[in-house]
Amino acid sequence: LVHETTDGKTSGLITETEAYIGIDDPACHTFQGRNSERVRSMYLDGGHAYVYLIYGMHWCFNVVTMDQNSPEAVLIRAVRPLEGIDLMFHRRHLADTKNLTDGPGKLCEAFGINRSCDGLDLTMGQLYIQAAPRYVSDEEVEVTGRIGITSSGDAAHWPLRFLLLDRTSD
DNA sequence: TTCATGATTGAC
DNA sequence: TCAATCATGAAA
Repeated sequence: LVHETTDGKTSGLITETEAYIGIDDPACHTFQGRNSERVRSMYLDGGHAYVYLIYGMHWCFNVVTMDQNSPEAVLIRAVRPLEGIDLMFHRRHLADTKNLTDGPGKLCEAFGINRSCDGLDLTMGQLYIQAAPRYVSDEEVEVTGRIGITSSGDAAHWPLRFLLLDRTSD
């Protein structure tokens, strides 16, 4: 994940994601075809950003994945900081290298992602995602239920959270 | 128009 | 364990 702003460039390796699979997913904002102002960008083609405010104070960054008829997205839940770490510290008001980008709200603050990024085309601009630095096998990815889903029945246990297992290398 | 709540975080 | 804080969605 890369974000280039006037303040500088921040980048990081995406290490945790969750899938939200559209109108049949009770935990998805577009469940049953809901189409409010908030989810407008989820109805864009794949490759656009869906950024929304949660709990009145934290931004969450998603990548829209399908097409205008299938409002689905992937939530970026955590990254491993690579470039612009000083800038991340500054934005997060932290001095400690811990907890910099290990949460969906935290990484948005560290990367300067907010409402102005909602609906952006990730394929041609200052906010984009590059290919992984190397191939990642299935054995390196842990799959679990999604975090923080409390009012969507068994959808909380659907295997839609993906974590890159820790490695001391890269 | 009113009201409860959430794809979270950080402080006790 | 609990408050911060506001757009959304459902109820009225």
